[in-house]
Amino acid sequence: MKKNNKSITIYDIAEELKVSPTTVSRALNDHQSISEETTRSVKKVARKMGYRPNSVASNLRKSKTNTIGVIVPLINRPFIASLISGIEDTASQSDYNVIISQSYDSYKKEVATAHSLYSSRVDGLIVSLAMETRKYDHFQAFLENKIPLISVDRIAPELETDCVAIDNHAAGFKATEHLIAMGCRRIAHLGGAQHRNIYRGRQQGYLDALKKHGLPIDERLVVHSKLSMEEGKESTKYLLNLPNPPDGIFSANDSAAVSAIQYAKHNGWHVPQDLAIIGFNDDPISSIIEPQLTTISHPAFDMGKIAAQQILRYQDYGHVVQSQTTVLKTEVIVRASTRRNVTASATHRNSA
Amino acid sequence: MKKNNKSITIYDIAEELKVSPTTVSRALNDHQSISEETTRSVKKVARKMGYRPNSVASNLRKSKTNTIGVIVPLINRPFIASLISGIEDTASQSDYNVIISQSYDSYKKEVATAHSLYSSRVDGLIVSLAMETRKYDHFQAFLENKIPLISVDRIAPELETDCVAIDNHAAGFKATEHLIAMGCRRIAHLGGAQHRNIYRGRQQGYLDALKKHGLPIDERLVVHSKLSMEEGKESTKYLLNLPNPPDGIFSANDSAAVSAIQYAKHNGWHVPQDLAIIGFNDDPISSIIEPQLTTISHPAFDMGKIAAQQILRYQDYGHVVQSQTTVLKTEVIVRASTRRNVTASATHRNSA
DNA sequence: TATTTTTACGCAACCGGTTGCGTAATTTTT
DNA sequence: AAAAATTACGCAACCGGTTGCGTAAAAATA
Repeated sequence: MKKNNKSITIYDIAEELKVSPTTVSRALNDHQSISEETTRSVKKVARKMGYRPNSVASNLRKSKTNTIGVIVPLINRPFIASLISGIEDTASQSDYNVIISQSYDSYKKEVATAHSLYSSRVDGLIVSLAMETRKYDHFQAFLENKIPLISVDRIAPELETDCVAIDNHAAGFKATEHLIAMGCRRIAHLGGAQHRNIYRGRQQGYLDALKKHGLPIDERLVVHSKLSMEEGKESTKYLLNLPNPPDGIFSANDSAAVSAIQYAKHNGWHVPQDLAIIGFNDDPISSIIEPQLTTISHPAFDMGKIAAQQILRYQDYGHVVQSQTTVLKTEVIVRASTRRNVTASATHRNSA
Repeated sequence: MKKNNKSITIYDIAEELKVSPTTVSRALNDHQSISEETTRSVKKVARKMGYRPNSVASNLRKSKTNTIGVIVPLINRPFIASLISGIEDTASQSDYNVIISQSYDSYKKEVATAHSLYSSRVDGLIVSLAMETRKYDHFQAFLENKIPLISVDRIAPELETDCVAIDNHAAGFKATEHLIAMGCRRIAHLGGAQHRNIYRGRQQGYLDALKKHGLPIDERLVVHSKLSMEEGKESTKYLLNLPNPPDGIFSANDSAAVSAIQYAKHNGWHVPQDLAIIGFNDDPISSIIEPQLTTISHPAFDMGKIAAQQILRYQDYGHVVQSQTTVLKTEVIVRASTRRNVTASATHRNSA
């Protein structure tokens, strides 16, 4: 009946029923050329024997794994978690599996992971680039072999793939204009590494908003870091100790913004009266901090869905050369950290 | 040179070099029986041709995937993310891959995922059970085929595996004693489903601490929910509107505890003077809420490492029948949400 | 120089499903 | 009743590496 230590195969079922492995395989897959009766009995015996398909074998033969690979910097971020949920939601509806790997924002890890996922022959790859990454050769195998590759959120022009992202420039612009509308005239920016599109875009939006409104650009008010809690605190400390400190801060993420609020409050600044602060991402912490943080919201779940749909589309129709970019909307979520009395003239709706 | 559309295989390399595929395979794996010269030239040609190993084929032949499967309720939780980091950290050191899947706390998803991971022939499985799960047959295939299976944090006695967990009873006991030490005499508990060990243990610890200190047990003060933010708020609303409301709350997680603080503050209660609150997990939000939340810390990263080490150990020596449980220490992290003046007699160190 | 050992490699089976093609048996058509 | 079509299944190759066993050539030993 059941072999010594090895798991049950279709050969075991075939032997039991005195049919060929071919028939068993077809019966289990509801192939039309197998009679209903045979199909029923095969399935019955399979269940009785505790048969579990070996998808390694199946994948090899079919050269198809029904798997989407995902590389993200870190899963422990609300934005990323929502993104993944979106991917899984779409994938599971089409019976695709999702393999999630973290690059931990390390280039080396990203390279290793990309190679590993290629070796696993995933049917598509969705990637949000690591902070460190500046070369993109590790994705070459996917491109050469026409395996659908989609960049999400953290994208790079050097990597010629379909993209799903937000308009970071517009979002940075909106955020800054919001601070201006709230009466800020000396606005600082907590930014990230400028080789990463999301931070470059946000900062450019910030600069362009200042320009548009005729506000001077002061380079001392632009601080770059990894935007961790710790660095957010240090940056804020630096800013508030300037001879001419800012009256508003636009942070490129929520962690640093929350730290800014904490540091400011702790040192006697009133938020938003003395210092208005706006973040980015709409993480849960933004509505826990006091005052609650005004921020920019991402449609993370939708980004995941769209990216996965793109992959699935290519499964059926093959990869198209022309790469397309989907740009999703962001929104200013106004909360207490920027809500303050302003002169009538400074009040105006921020445009789309 | 390179075939039409298909990816390069060892056969292509073999043909190019006029050697056998066997030699190529061995050379690529640094097999001793291949001359250094041949090895070098094989690797050189492999690189030049852009060869990428097909691990699907390799896995099939070797009946080994070098992969650890992980099933968790939801990756978007600080505790889980740390757990996974611990697993990946250990796994990657031994060249193992990690496949992460989410059950979304759904029994159905957990079953599907377990089957899928078994079909993928992972070399081991680490699972933290879904909230809904009450049957464990979906892990039978792993047990029968001696594939190492480790339960982490959310474990079940019905599932006879190695376990890595904390002593939830002791932690709940400590948490409650801490509130008592802070002068609370009417302590409520925000608990979770009692069929899940972590919530049952914490609640039992709570009850036993009350008993030990001669405090009456009032069933109206024990509220069960899924401990989401929303439910935490509802539960707190109910508690604070009781004719005889509590003066302390022990919440089985931080989300609900944070909601409790928010609701209490919003309704004119002073935390911790009127109401002391202690949470569980030491999530980042616990140090952002004001007052900062006293909570119980988990060694999540270590739990992941230990679980992965256990899996790796079995790879070399085979699965042992005797299942062992590793119990890790927890700690009370005292912050402002419980720090209040108490009478001298009530002050005492909480024991280990 | 003859014999033994070592080196370096190839043959062919194998891992466990999948699939194009062929065919005996049964059913339908004329 | 003979011919054509359909049904239900098996054969054998295949996916791409891996591995036990065998062996010719080179090196070491006698």
